[in-house]
Amino acid sequence: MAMMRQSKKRDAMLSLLQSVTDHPSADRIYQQLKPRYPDLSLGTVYRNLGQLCGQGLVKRVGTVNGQERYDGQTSPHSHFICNRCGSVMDLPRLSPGEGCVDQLGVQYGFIVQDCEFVVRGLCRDCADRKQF
Amino acid sequence: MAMMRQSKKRDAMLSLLQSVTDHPSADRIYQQLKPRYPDLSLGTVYRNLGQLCGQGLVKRVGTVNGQERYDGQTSPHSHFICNRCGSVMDLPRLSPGEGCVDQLGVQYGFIVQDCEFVVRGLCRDCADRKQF
DNA sequence: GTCTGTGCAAATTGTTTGCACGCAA
DNA sequence: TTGCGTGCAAACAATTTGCACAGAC
Repeated sequence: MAMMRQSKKRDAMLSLLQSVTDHPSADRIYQQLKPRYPDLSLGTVYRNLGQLCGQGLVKRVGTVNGQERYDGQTSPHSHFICNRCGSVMDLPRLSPGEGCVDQLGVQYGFIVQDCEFVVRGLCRDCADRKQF
Repeated sequence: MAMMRQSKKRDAMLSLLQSVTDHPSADRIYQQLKPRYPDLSLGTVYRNLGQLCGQGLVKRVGTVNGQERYDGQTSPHSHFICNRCGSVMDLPRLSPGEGCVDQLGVQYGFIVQDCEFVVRGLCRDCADRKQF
């Protein structure tokens, strides 16, 4: 891939993603940066997210309510996703026994590039709000 | 929710999903059943998938290349997703230490409803095909 | 000057929905 | 007879893309 030039808007997207612990969607990133960059467009947000993911600077967390969520923290950790409000929260790294995943590669002939543990349920706020 | 009546097409969808180890998308299910049910429509496939998921008879595996994938096997297990061809394969159950997830509920105030370990990389075929 | 970045709007595509009719109970 | 199930087509919504111009190197 050709070298990536510097861009104010892409830089702003990256630092936003790195400074934040919710895991914003493309549209949310757009909304947050729009005030400071009034001519920002959603297409640019998507294009830059694609590039940042390609560089490994940002990770796709998964689709929540039809929208992909992005994470600027690339060190390995797990996620909790609330089934009710859709919020995504960081969890400490959770993994099955060490070497267990590498063994899968050998056993099935896979090349393992990434793995993640995902927990779903109700976040604290939604749990409080719901009666049982 | 109101009681679900019997329906030939929904039954066929469920047994297809239960008899198959790939994890088909809505469209793939549609394609597979169309020959036997020529008047089947994609809207019906989506509606029935929604109901079957609601009943817990089918599970959403996640979005791969923009399409949700479905699994008719509901006993707990993990998945491998190929980053290249998008195929989804079953893995044995993988989980962090017992009780570890329950502990999260206490620690963060979450109600844990579900959890899954996902591995990504290249499947055997794609690994063979790719040169390094 | 060359080639990447961007705004804008149109196009694409997976999924949902409204409506009238068919069919199960 | 009641009301869920379905085909059909339109509606929706997230994302991608083509094009002409602006900006980085």
